[in-house]
Amino acid sequence: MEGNDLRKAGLKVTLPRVKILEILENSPNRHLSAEDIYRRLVDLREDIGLATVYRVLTQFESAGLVTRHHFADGMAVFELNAGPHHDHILCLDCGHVEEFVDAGIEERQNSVAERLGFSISEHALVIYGHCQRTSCPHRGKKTAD
Amino acid sequence: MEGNDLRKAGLKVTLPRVKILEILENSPNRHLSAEDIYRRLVDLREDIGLATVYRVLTQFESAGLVTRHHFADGMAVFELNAGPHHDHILCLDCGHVEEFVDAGIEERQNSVAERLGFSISEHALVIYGHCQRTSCPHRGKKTAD
DNA sequence: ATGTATGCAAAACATTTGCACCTGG
DNA sequence: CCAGGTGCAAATGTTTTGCATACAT
Repeated sequence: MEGNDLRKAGLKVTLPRVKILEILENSPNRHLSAEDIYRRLVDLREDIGLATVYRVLTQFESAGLVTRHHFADGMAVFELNAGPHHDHILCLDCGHVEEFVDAGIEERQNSVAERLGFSISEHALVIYGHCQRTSCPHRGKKTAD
Repeated sequence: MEGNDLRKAGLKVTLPRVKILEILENSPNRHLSAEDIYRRLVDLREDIGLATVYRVLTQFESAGLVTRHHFADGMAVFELNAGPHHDHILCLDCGHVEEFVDAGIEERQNSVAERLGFSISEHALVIYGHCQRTSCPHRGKKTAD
């Protein structure tokens, strides 16, 4: 029951919030744009406006339930906060996103920040490349241009 | 003479392109938005439209003259391609941006990509934090909220 | 001269906001 | 019941595009 997560986050349990949380939880794709979520709601015959999707996602972000990412395509994507921090690597051909953590990278970021006199608040690392999955359209090509 | 750089990049040498390149070269701030550049042009009494600024910047990007970055604020910023690759660390209080390269981070990104079966095309690493510069408004605060 | 580049205005696009109405606790 | 949440439409801010004109080669 998602109501609990919402209540714990200090948010009133309303139908739009529950539905949107469900979608985030059940989607095979962990990174969804507001439009993605809105379209799924329309499919589900839920009468929830796009503006509400944006509002709810922003509230979820403030509440720490989701993280907002800005990948290269310009549109923001939202990801449910499960587990701690991780970075992303995504395929420019098929859009597939994988998550990873590398302790060494994290560590060196701290050194860099310290050396330059910054206290780190957060960071965003996205690697763009080409994956080898069989479902990927450009699979096998050396280096797509 | 910037005309040469333009010609080498395969672009016709036109006044807007020359002016915009000059601005990118002479700005103390290496990271400029289209608006920033447009405002500078207006200040210089150059009759160049904002649309042209966008068009020229996009052409510069394709030609490899500049790199487009998407920092957290949403608006794209453009940076002249001098020197090779580097990452960015920026102050959430004053907007100050510093560049850095860390061989270890680069190296580990390659390992990560290899482990996950990706060939890297490019990557974007931005660290957000708080700087210690005297000109920074939040200077001295522990961890701004 | 000729094809490309430009200026302007309008369109496109993602996101936010105002406001009257509805809903959850 | 009442504060807060929501739907819709309109506003916003950034970037793109259509088209007639101007310019570089």
